[in-house]
Amino acid sequence: MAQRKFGSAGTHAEDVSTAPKPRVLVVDDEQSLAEVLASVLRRDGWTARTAYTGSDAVREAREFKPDAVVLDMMLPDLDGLEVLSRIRAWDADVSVLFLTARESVEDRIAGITAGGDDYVTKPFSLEEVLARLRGLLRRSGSTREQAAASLTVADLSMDEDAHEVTRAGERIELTATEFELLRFLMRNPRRVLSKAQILDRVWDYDFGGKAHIVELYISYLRKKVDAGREPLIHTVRGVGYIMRPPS
Amino acid sequence: MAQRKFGSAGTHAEDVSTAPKPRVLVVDDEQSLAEVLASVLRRDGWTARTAYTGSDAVREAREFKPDAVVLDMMLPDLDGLEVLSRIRAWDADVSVLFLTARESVEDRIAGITAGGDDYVTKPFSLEEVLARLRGLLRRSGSTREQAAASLTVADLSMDEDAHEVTRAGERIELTATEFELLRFLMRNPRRVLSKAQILDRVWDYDFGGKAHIVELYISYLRKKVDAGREPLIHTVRGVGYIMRPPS
DNA sequence: CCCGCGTCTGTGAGAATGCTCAGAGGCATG
DNA sequence: CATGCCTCTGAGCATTCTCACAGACGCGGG
Repeated sequence: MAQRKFGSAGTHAEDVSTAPKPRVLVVDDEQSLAEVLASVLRRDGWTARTAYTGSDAVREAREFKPDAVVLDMMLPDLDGLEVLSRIRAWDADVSVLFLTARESVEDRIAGITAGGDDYVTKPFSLEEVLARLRGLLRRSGSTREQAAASLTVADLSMDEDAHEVTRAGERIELTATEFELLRFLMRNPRRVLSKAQILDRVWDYDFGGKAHIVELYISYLRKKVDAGREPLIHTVRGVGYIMRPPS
Repeated sequence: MAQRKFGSAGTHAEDVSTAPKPRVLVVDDEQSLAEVLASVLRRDGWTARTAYTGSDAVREAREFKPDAVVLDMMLPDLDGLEVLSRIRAWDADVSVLFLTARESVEDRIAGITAGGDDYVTKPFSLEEVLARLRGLLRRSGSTREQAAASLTVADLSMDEDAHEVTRAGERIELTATEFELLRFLMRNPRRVLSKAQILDRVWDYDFGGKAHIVELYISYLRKKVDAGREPLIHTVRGVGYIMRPPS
């Protein structure tokens, strides 16, 4: 089998061999959330550290020298923007992904994305954070690997930057949720993903619903992606779903 | 019975010599269950300890420094999640396998497996717990030694991640129970397994049925795995079954 | 060579699991 | 403010799986 960009069996680091693992600092006062994020990021190929307060974050950033920072706007001691400016005083090149409450003033955020940074609103899905962070690094880093944001399984391919999916050259229109689900499947080909795993990654972390929703969206995806073609999405009864090219 | 090494026949702990045995802490208020689990885990190559309460678990974890924790969600004193967060505060990298009642799955599991942790619902089969735990360790452990999840006996091979079985390159479709039975056989090749042993490992621990069910599933497996080929599954009359490559 | 016990397998009922439809509510857009 | 798309819930249906029963088969001992 040809080597794939986004490695088989869950290895996501684009260029493990050539470049060192990118470093990310996760800052959130809700410790469990920070740890979960860090843990997921490590599994995605990052070197991750956590901080629970603004001042810790500044200190940690100075020592750890991260390539990117995931930064909660609402911190007990310092404001997120304040933390950012202090970090930037030392390292102007660091990329930042803000975490904000949905109701929070989005006008303050407005100027941020212009600077190249990005944000997601709480509650978010982990896939969302991963995707945004990868996007940030891809854009800002000296990595000019612009073409890297492309996933392929058989004749199905996804351009993450353009948010575009094609099968056999033909364009497929997907809703936001469908797109995220498909991305998660495509990033973990040839590997069974349980409904719980999918739910945890693709849906917001405080989603209260049941795993039934996964079946529903798998059904939507099949209608659009596998319609009348060789199926790529397979059910493993009692276990989960798997994306696998035809053998 | 002859003295056996830990990873007795088939336990693919190839690196027993190089790496130290992984450490696991088993936490369940049902003492007999905790001890059975620990005992089975030890035979599978782990160093295992037990705790029967949440506070004991936290204390034990701090001292024992396990690589993984098997953690009942329902404990007399502390909640499973509470125990986890206290352990994580001390060691953020520990892997956790939750044990939960089937009814409580839907509402509380969301967010749990997100960090890479996993869960099984009670009642479970011991093989299920072993497999999940090995999976956790494989993933979280030394970066990504992903290729390890493959079992082979003669021309029969099983990819545990993809939940896929092939014989001579040809795919074989198995149900969940058939798959677990075959995995148990393949992990213990060249070794007779009694029906009682198989029942204890592959079926849920509170399964009330008779050993006859094992014969039935061996029969299913033979039809799919050995059909018209050199048989790998052999009956040892009056003793049990054995998986053995043709000599 | 025959008998008895252990093993194998066909049949079918009930349960579990997964798929899809229809519709309500929400959010964004014009 | 109205419209339309998206998300999610609930229910019904179809399929598949699990397991019990019971009779057939065959091995090994006498």
